[in-house]
Amino acid sequence: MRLTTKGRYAVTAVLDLSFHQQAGPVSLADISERQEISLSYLEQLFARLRRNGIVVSTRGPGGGYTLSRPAEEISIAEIIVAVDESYEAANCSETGNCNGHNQCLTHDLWHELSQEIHRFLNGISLAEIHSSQGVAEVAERQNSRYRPQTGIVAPLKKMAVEPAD
Amino acid sequence: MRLTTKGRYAVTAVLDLSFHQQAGPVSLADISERQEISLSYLEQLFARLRRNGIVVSTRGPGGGYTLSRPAEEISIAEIIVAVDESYEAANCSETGNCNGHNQCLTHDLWHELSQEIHRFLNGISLAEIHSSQGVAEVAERQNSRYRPQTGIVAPLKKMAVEPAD
DNA sequence: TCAATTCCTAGTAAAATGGTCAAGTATTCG
DNA sequence: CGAATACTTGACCATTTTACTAGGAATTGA
Repeated sequence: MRLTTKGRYAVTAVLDLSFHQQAGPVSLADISERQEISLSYLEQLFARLRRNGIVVSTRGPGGGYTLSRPAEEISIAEIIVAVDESYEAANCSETGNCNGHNQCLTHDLWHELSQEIHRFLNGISLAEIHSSQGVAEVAERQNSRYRPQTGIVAPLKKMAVEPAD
Repeated sequence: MRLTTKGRYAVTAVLDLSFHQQAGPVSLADISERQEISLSYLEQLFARLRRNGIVVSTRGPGGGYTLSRPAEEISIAEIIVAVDESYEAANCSETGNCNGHNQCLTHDLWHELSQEIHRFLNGISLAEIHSSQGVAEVAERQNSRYRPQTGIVAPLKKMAVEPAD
């Protein structure tokens, strides 16, 4: 599992979608304007999100995208993985310099780590972020074009992790 | 916090170092050969690792690198951050498209997430990986040039995370 | 039919990644 | 001292990824 800006864009966009879909499908043009992500980039991202069953599309006028499931059932991990595609098996074990002999000290480590992070992000649903205090404030700001208060945000609640001491 | 192959390379290299330093400083040439990472790329990585106080260098014949501290006190997060450098503040809040008005829905989310992952990786020390069953096996294989068993590895112990349900 | 919208393909500039090359500087063994 | 070893620095490069542009096709509501 990689963590890059691409996944971040995707999460932003889907989160925006989850905030606005109650009034029907949300067009990418709207998301593009609100989040300042280029339309065509959104098209790329949403093509993958659609192929991965995270969103469904409605064509024609008034069309757009809708979450395929309730926000409670969509995790951050899912979104990031959908948008990244490839890579998972590409780095080791099959291709590359690690196929069959003494290589790749951290192969297993990385795999475990990757899974752990995946598990972590899988435990956070869109709905949880949606209901997070700070995000809601920002979202409202984006609706009503207010000036921001510089206040910092309440941390997400469900994200507590027991650090190994 | 980003997770890319660069950080992975760095962790691999430092882990290799931790396995071999008891006989004195380890040269990058050795690590390069064992881990099949190009010498010059290692030089880049170790320059940053040194600047960040993770390793110390010894010059002259028989020189090389050594961990600056016991492996118990070096976390995976530290290594990855050292090698990544930049980025932390670069994406939002100061530069970019998010400076002062209604932008960046996931800014706070990402920050929290990032910190959470950081906290997680910070809870895993080199020493823990060192003593992890599977990694030790692979390391031994790399020393003695055995053929690998395809067996999968015991998961790291301290990495348990309470998934938000 | 018309316009809104998704869908698809192709291309592309800029950045990041992963790595090479070359010319150093320090250190220390002999 | 001299040479070998090893780190240091900086320029450079190929490839991939990122983020975006352009253009058009398909679909559908009004």
